[in-house]
Amino acid sequence: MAEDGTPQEIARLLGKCLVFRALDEPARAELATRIRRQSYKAAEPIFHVGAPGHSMMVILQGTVRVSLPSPAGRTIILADLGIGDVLGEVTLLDGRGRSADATAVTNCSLAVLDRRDVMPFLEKRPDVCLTLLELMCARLRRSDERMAEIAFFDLPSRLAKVILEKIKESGAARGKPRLSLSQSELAAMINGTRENVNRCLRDWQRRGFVEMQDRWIVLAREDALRELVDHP
Amino acid sequence: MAEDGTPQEIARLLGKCLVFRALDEPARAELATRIRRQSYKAAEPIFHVGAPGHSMMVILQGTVRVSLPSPAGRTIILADLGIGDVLGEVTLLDGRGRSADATAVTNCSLAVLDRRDVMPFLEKRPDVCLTLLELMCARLRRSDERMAEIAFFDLPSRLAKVILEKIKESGAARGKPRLSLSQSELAAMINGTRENVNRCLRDWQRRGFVEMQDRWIVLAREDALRELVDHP
DNA sequence: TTTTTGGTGTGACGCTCGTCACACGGCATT
DNA sequence: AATGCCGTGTGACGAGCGTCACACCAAAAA
Repeated sequence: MAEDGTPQEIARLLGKCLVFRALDEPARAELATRIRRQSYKAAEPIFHVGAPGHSMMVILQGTVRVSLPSPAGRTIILADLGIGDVLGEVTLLDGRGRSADATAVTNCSLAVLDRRDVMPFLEKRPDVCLTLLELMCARLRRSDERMAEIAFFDLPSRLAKVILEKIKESGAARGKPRLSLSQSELAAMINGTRENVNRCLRDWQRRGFVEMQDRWIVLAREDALRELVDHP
Repeated sequence: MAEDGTPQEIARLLGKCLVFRALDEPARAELATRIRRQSYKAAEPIFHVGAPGHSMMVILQGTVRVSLPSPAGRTIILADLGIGDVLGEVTLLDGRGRSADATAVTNCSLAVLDRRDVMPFLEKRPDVCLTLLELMCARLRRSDERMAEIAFFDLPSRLAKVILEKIKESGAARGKPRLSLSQSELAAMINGTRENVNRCLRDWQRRGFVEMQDRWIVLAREDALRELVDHP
């Protein structure tokens, strides 16, 4: 963890953030003076579930993984967030403990906003409140959707879904669609075990749905995976 | 479904609602003129998941069940809402389809607020926005929590938890703590089957944790159920 | 080089839980 | 009285998936 960054630089970067993009120049500048910038090394924890916190962050550089640990020592990966994404907003808004773990996947640079600075700002800016409300809606829909997946679908369907999603969001279609995630990571995203993810993938390989080479999963028959997602 | 209610009456009832309680008298009166009141009979659907919608509701009278159907025909009960509770706020705020089903459990009376009336109001009232943001935070935390339960805990733990919750929220402690919900309803709340809920309850009965008489579940050893919740 | 570490690939085993089938009792409808 | 319709109670069976145990390989560390 480290601090750096000038207000001017931060104001510019806030423009990349969905939540603050709508602000006019002076408002961004005002906010920027209240911001401190923090850096995290890859694999460094940013906060832990339950921890008290009074701040939210905007990702200026890098990738942050949001996850939830189980009492039994397993972990669900809730989301991987990138540049311009916001995290920690729930705790900032309701003042209760962190609702999940956040960890730096790569080296990261975050803009940190404190509750005592943001709340007065929000009270003057209903437009920003509405943007935040939209963000919260999106979060809630995603959360409900994930719950429905875990509750209603079997492991292969969930795996197919997450693979299609991750390929879509990561790769513009230069070359064949492919994905590089460890089987353990995939397992943690779909609430399954590494072993079963492996068995499922090899099964698909035998059936020609995917190819696996050099730790890349290459999508050979997107239609087959989509079929698995829609149809039980 | 039916309509009735005068603005004065509605303004008074809005005072019972967490979200609008903070408003001053004139603001509530203004809002009340924009509200229409609708009634639903027991078991009548209020809206269905995916349906377009531009309104949110405040429950003035009765109980509303929010649930999510699976493609395979099963159903998860997400929440039972009572007087003063708000529903449909996600769709009002982001303008997308309903994120769940809502059904009247008892005869209900709802105050319906339309997007085109509420949004201008919110733009002038950041304090109401902030209250809504708090509501959304609570919703999001609940949603994440439910997901964690389904993902991390086995059926008996989930059942114990929901029984303890429902007893707590329904019954002030006059007499022994008890609960009257059908086993099918319990099953739908914890994403399990009616059969396994039955087996679990009878097992607890044999062990003296609960008694079951005349379709009431009587809690005999709260400590034992708490143990099940905390410890896998 | 040897060791360690982390990802991968597989088999065996067993538990949980969903599914199906069927029985019983109460209550409302006819 | 006869007929549904719930809600409840149970047994048998099997699929899905978690767990454990182990082998293989490559890259990093020693």
